[in-house]
Formats: sequence, structure tokens, C-alpha cells
Amino acid sequence: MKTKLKDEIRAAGKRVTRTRQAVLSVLEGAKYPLSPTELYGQLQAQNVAIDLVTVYRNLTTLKELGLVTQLELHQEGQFRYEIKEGREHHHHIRCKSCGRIVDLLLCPLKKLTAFIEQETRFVVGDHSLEFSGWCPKCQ
Amino acid sequence: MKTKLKDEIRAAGKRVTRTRQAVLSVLEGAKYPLSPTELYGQLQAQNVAIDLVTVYRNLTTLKELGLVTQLELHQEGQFRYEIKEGREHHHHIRCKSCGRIVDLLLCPLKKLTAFIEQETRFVVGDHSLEFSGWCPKCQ
DNA sequence: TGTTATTTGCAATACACTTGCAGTAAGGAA
DNA sequence: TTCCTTACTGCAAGTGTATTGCAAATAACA
Repeated sequence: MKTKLKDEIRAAGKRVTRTRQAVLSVLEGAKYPLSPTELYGQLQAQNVAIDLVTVYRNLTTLKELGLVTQLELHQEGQFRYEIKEGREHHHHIRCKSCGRIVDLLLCPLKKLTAFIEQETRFVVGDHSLEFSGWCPKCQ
Repeated sequence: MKTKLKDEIRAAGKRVTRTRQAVLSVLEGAKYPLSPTELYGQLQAQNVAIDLVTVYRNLTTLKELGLVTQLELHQEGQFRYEIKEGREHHHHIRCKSCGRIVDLLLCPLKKLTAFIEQETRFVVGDHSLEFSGWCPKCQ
């Protein structure tokens, strides 16, 4: 786990605990955004003693610190989390058949956001843009 | 409730029941997409005898028949439904403060979908694009 | 090493949604 | 109109994800 992350946690008045490090460490190694349950499963496989509740609480804290991004994939009905460090803003596509998740390294929404703010008089905070379909193997 | 809808339901081998008509009727009058609980509340206010489970089951059926669209707003953690009849494909923006939901009568994703299919070799089925922010009153 | 506020684990709870099943009713056939 | 089949409904119970309360544990600072 990167020293920079530890410093940011302490700078926010939070503690670098055994479980928090374990959660971040799994997220650092993840190839796609993980659900709390998946993360918990990986920790158990590594024999890390941790409660699922603690996973949830750590994810919430890390999201509040801005170290982790929370996202909802299209019609999946749960949250997923991925580490922010060193990653551009991006979106995802998920296979409706096998559940495989792939990053889309793009975001076409900057101009559109300005247009929406002008049209609706809302101030836009966030957006979610997620695709689903069928991956090459499942077509 | 429109005759066309009744015909489509019967054509699919489903029945035009008292409760199904009530559900559709509320959706026809809705100004924004409703959650199952909101829909149930409106039916109770109209003294329609119906169980929440029946609301869920009817929404599922109507979605399968293609008469109703199911959507997830940004980080809300529940589904919402709106009637499809006479409405273009569109997206939404939701106020993070008061929950107000406004339609966005646009979709910038046709070209992007083609690009994503080319890049990922997925076949794109659906997408979700939802915005959240602060409405004029809550700014 | 001691102090204290943060964090953890366990149990209980909340909430959206689903399932099983017996009884009800829509709607085509007679 | 009446009958019959099968979709549909209501009630109760069950999932699965996420949250909360509280006493015990522990990180971090002096």
C-alpha cells in the first residue's frame, strides 16, 4: 500500500488501521471495481480477519476522503468501489451474460454538462454513465 | 387508461386486471418516474386496494411487455418506472438536496455507442446516463 | 507507557425486492 | 350466461445489501 495514501488518511484525522490497509490493498490490486461482498471474499481468501460491516464502514470513509470512487453499474442493484489514485475519470461496460466488467477510458460529457446546466438551471454535481451488453465470448 | 395498452396486454396473453389498470393509470398521470413505494402510496391515497407485492409484480410484467421503462437514478439505490407510450428515449437529472427529478430530452450516445462497440467488441444493449446536482431552489 | 478518540466486531435493524402458496378472478369456450 | 382454465392476487416469509448501537479493542499522540 502506497505511503501517499497512508499520509492522506492521517492528514484527515483518520487512522491507518490493519483492516483499512487490507481493504485498500485489495482495491489497489483489483482489475475492476469491486462490490463490498467481493472485497470481503478476497480478504477472507487471504485469511484477513475482518467483519463485512467493517468493509462497508471503511469503504464509506475512503469514499468521503476521496481516495475511492463509488459507482453503480447498470441495473446491478449494488455499489462497487475502485481506487482513485492514478486513474482518470472513466466509465464502464458490463456483460449482461457473464458479468465481466471493462473500463471505458473516455467521457464525452463535459460539453453536455455545460448545456444541461444552461437548460435546466441545475448545478451539475455528478453523473453516471454505464453501459451493458454482451462481451465477445457471450455473443 | 388507453385502449391501445389494454390490447397490447391481451395480445401478450396477459390479463387486464383491476390492479394492473390502476398501476398503469398512475404511471400515465405521473410527472416523473415513480418508485414502487411511491406508486403504492398514490394507489392507497386513491383507496385502491392493492398489495405492494402486486405493484412490484405488475411493474416487472409491464417492463417485460415493453410498456414501461425501468431506470435507476444516480446513487439512489432503488428502481423507478415510467410509461413508454408516446415518450422519446431520454435521461434525467435529480437534485441531491430535495430529490426533484427533471427530464433531459436528449441523448448524445448514438455515436459513442458505435465507437464503444468498435473498441471493446462488446455488443451494446443498454446504457444508463443519469445526472445529479442541485436544482435552482436548493443552490 | 498512558490517555483518548477512532475503529472494530457482534447483534440487531432497515429497506428494497422476491418467492411460495392457497384462494380469486379474467376471459375464452360451450 | 355459465363453466373452466390459468393468470393473477394477497399474505407471510425469505433474500440480499447496507446501516446502526454499543461495548471492547487499538492507533496515535504526548
